[in-house]
Amino acid sequence: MLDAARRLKYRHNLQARQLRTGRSEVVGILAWGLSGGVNLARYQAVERAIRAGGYRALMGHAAGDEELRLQLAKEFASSAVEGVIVLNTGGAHDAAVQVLVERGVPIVSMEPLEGLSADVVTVDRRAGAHLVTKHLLELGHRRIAFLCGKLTVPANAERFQGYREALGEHGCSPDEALLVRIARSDTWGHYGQGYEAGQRLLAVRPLPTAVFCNNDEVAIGAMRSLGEAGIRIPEDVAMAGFDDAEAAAYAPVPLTTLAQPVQEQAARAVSLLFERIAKPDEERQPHAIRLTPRLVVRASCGAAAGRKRICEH
Amino acid sequence: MLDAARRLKYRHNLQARQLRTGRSEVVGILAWGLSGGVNLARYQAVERAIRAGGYRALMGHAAGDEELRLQLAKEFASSAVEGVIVLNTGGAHDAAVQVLVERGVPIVSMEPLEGLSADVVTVDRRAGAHLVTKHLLELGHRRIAFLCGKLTVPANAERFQGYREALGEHGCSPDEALLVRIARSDTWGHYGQGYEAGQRLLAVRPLPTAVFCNNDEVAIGAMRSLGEAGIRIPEDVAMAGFDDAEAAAYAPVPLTTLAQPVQEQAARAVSLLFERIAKPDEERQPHAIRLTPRLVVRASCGAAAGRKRICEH
DNA sequence: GTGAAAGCGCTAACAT
DNA sequence: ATGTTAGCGCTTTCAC
Repeated sequence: MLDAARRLKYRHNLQARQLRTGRSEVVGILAWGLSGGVNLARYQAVERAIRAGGYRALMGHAAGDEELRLQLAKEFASSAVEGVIVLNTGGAHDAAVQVLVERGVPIVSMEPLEGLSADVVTVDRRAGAHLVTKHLLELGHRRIAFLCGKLTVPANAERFQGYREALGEHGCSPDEALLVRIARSDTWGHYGQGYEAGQRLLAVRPLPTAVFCNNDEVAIGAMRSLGEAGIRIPEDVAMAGFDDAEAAAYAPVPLTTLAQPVQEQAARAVSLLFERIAKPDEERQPHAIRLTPRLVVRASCGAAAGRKRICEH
Repeated sequence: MLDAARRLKYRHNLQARQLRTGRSEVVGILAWGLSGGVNLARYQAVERAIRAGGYRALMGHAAGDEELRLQLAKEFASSAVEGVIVLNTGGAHDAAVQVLVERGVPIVSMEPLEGLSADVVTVDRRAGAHLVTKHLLELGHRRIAFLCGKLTVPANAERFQGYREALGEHGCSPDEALLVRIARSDTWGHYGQGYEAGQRLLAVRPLPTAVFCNNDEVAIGAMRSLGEAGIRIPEDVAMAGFDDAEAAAYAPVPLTTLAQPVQEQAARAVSLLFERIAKPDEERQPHAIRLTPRLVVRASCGAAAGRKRICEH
């Protein structure tokens, strides 16, 4: 019987099964973008966790396109997926996520969400930014610039908050001139944005003695601007990034940064989602898990133990 | 009527439509991995082209797992997609692609395929490797090392071929000691592999005067090994990469490399696939389009026009 | 023009 | 244990 089936090269049809059962065994991943090493790492970790749970992963990659993202969310909601992991956000007012919430699709977000009630498993950017700013302050820096991304993105706003708080605790008044906004650009990636922001930073007088960057790629881009101006790192200016992308250890000067617990974040987000999928009706308070990033000290702030070793393990 | 539908918040069900019509309006993307800037760029370009053609993109990301890749191919074949773009391969003997071909799923590959008859739109790695090796030879280098990936991957084998041919044309006999294999690793990405291979390269005596690397990330990783050994680039050793990833311009020394025509490749691959989908029965000779990469000269080989400018446009 | 009916491939419930 | 049947939501066809 089974044998006959095989001989007739029978293949089961996923959509028919899905139509009949109403279950797709698919989890959607809603991504705003994958540029920057950490986003890719997060995506891969999430995908793996989804597969490990016996589900299939369906990538919804908006690539920075708001309209497309909304479209993808609607497709997800059209019974195509049983739940969604929100990997990334492009801003606080996230219409796509709202659609999912409204239609009762179970979701877990890996970014802070504003004004929406949903499970959230985030990396505490505020704590991370605080950690690294404090590190710089303790090394004696007082004029610490921040190359920051759009503050309407919750993750960026959090970083700014941590930066400002740490400064405040050390009695530093925030200097608006030291806040350099990263220009949004469709033609460059993060490196190019960092390079451009770094050039604007060079116009600030007096020059800051340290620069904290929104992420590692931005930091590496900015390193080049400073390098071209003859500024040495870390002797003249200390630099720090965020994410601990693989590139950070291979930057022109190995970059002090904040490692994100990507694996743990993905595992917890996905298992939380599976819980929600299993008990969709249960009206419980949304979970809000915050994971703390870890400071990784390398040579770029002049505080590295040994300059030669690049990887700590 | 339409109004009533909207008020009853009617949502169409994709799988039901698909079951009925037999058409999914989905194109699958079969990826072996996305690490390395160029793979991500290619993925995004393909995705965009698919959307532009009115189809949806379904990502099948094997993340280096052969079994998973086969599984994904089978899912694609189960009427889930109307065609597949093969973005990436892990080796010459590609069981997953074979499954798709056997079941008559239209495919276009962006990597060379061995022993399978299918449309192919590739970047000519042989020509690229030839170009950059010739460039190094013309700068006077004779001992040119090659940090190469697994030669069972067709793209790598092509690079090796171009490298060897260029050497031969300049009367250089290939030196086995100058061929350093990049170790496969699950724990490192490309940077780490380049770093490790670079360390092994340092044991070669006499040291080569130039190093051509399988890709930009490997080159940047190797730069660090050489840097830690006190070797200056390009004064002591010239370095070249492949891909022109965004990181290449922001390497410790801006990297000479080969830019791949990613956009054009994606556009042509996808439009070829749409042709196949439109006329599935037509028995025509498979197309084989080869696009030539462009040499991008930066400071890492000591031949850059101006060291300050990093982007040529 | 508008409306009814059949059936895509599957599974779950039911009858044997 | 095995076989039969109804129907998931849609589109296509055919009848009105």
